[in-house]
Formats: sequence, structure tokens, C-alpha cells
Amino acid sequence: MENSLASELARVQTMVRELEANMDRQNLLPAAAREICDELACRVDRSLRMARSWLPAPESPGSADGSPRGHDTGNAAKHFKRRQVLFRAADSQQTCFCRKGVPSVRKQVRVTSVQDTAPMEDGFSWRKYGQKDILGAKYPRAYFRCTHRNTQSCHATKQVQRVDGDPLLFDVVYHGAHTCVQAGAEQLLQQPEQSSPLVLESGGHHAGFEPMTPLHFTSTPAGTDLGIGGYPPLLSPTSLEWQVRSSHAAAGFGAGGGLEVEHQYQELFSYPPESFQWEFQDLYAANYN
DNA sequence: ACCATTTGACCGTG
DNA sequence: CACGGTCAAATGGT
Repeated sequence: MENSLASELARVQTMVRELEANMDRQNLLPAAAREICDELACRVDRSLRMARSWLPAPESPGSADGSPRGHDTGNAAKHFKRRQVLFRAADSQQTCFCRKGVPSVRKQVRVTSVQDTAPMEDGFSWRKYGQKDILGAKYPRAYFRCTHRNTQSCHATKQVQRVDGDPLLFDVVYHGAHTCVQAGAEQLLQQPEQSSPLVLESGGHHAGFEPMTPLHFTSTPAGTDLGIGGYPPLLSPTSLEWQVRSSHAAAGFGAGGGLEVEHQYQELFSYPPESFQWEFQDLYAANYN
């Protein structure tokens, strides 16, 4: 059913483009009409994206409960398997706002592997301390805190939840910045190419987040920049997510700020590419439900 | 023994 | 009172 919806929308999209091209060729397209065509194309594109996100996943990655482990201490075979998996990381998106006075960063991570992967391997070690079924959500939310909470008083936490409509997509929300020193994280930041287990796919493939305007892939070397509020780049500083942040959120904001940060964020995203904007709005709204 | 995960209970907030 | 977030006892793996 959703499949036919997607194909219908794809057809409409094609027709809009043909119409635009035909009228343009015959000089029948005044500026106002061109705007409408553009708008129409954008909206159909958006609808198509939504329809595709509803499609049932071919296979579900990770644990069925939507809470892949941040630190698999299971049996050796499983551990080995996970380490062997090359999952293509993906389009992700990052937001920054405050909640209860604690700065947080939300990211979306897509894994295209169907294996038991841990999309949140960000160079820090986490310990799971809870899991909750969330009202209206298909998958439970998993709660992680920094392993070094007690030894180094690091109060960084994160929440991971599989996105309802797309089992390959995870919402990862970071709360608080790491104050601990983690060897693995340092290594990741300094030598992302060697230490990152991820194979990045720069094409932004079948994205939950797929900007309509081309992304700018800078060749910025991996530095020691921890990013917004001291959060590590989710995958590595060279990941798509990192480049998206660089190109769309170059202004950056500090860790503190309360509501001010939210406002800065809203301002910053007043003029993003259209699809970027609506994705952000969804995330923003979802987080304040 | 140590460490991490699981999961029901508990608590704060709206 | 419902919901989301955290705690902590039980459990399991190394």
C-alpha cells in the first residue's frame, strides 16, 4: 500500500518536472508559475520521502528491541561478528538545544547493515543503565551513561532510539559533554581513518536526511575539535554528519545557553535547504512532545 | 570476582 | 495520574 503510494508520488514528481520542462521550452511559464512548479516539486519530493520512510524494512538490524548495545559484552562470537561488520554510515543530522538546562545534541544515524551493529560507536564507552518503552513509539529508548561516571565524574549521557518508520535509522541524543579522558576517544579523534570501524558512504544514499542542495565536502583534517559543546562527532570528524555540521551549522554554539541556544538554532535554520528545514522541524517537535 | 546488561520499581514533572 | 528518566537488584559472561 505504501509502496503504491510511493510509486504514485514518484509518477507525480516526474509529471511535474515534465510539465515544467515542456512549458519552459515553449515560453509558457511565467515567473509565478515557475515558483508554483518549484514548490510543487519540493512538496512532492517531501511526500515521496515520507512515503519511502514508511516502507517496511527489508530486515531489521541490531536487536529487535531497538536498543543496540553500546558496549557488547555478550559472547565472543557475537562480539567478533559485530567487529567484523562494515556498516555504511550514513546520513545523519545533528541538532543542538537545551533541555532542563543541560545542553544536548540530537543526531540521526542510519546503518545500512542488517547485522547486529552499534550505530552509536562514537569513540566513547557507554554503559547502558535503562530502557523504556516510549508512548507512541514502536521501539524502546535505551539510556546510556559514560562508563567513567564514577571514576571521573563524567556525567555525559545519551539516549538511543530506533526511528519508527525506518529501522535503519536511529535517533541519538547526547546530554552533557564528556569531562572524562578516554583513550579510545582520543585515538578516534586523532586518527579517524585508522580507528573508525565505519566505512562512510558519502553519497547520502536513500537518506532520511538528504539535502536537496549539494553538500560541501571539505577536506578538513581531523582535528581535536570536539564540536558543539564538547560533543564528539558521532562517527568521525570526516563523516558526512560532520561535514553537514560544518557547512550548515558553521556558526556553532557553546555548551551553555538555555533557551538562548534554542533561539540561535531556530535562527540558524531559518534559511536552510528546504528539506533540511522540515527534517529539523520534525526532530525539534518530537523532542518536545 | 568483576563488570555490563536487563528489567521492574521508584521518582520527578507536567 | 501518566509519562519519561534513573536506580538498583538480579543475572550472565569472562
